[in-house]
Amino acid sequence: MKPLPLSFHSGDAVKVAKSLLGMDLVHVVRGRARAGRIVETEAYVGPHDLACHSSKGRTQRTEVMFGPAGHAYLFLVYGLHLCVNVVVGDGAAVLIRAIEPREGIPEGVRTDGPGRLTRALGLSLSLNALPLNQPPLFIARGESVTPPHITASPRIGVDYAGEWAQKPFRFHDRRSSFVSHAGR
DNA sequence: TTCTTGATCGGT
DNA sequence: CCGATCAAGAAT
Repeated sequence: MKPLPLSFHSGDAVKVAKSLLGMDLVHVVRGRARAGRIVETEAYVGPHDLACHSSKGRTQRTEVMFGPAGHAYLFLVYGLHLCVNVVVGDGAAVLIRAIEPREGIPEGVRTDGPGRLTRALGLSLSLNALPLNQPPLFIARGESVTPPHITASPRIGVDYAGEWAQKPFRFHDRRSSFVSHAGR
């Protein structure tokens, strides 16, 4: 399970969002890996994207989104749920919305949904801004040989973003049954 | 300093 | 449909 180089995550957010499908997200806790295959992502394309947090400008929270590609951007929504993103660069990032359990996740624990997968992997806000090319948190090429069948649709929960809410920036592997419920 | 608002989820 | 629950940003 070898981490992808940081350069894998740089470039166009839509492209990175698609290419992350099929990759493994890995969290190492006390020497044990918890991992899942990424099956659903959303692209937040930059400061001009009104659904993107960086559209509020550079703040303490969004600073990491303007940093180098391949770093983690984690934030708390609704005071309850953590979301993980891969920074693409220039204020853009890719939200990971669902994974298929691969290793170290107990049977029956749900991983379909941004808040559920972060809980299943045991992520915390302290992982914010860490590079995703080494433990404790990294992304590796998935072992699956079969490529994902990619379907695009509008992003979820961003109705406030006007016309940006309609853009087909959500991507999922339609072969997977672990895609988040909203909009399957 | 206080006020408002969520890139959600689980239970009615 | 509704309420939980809290960090960050905006307003004061």
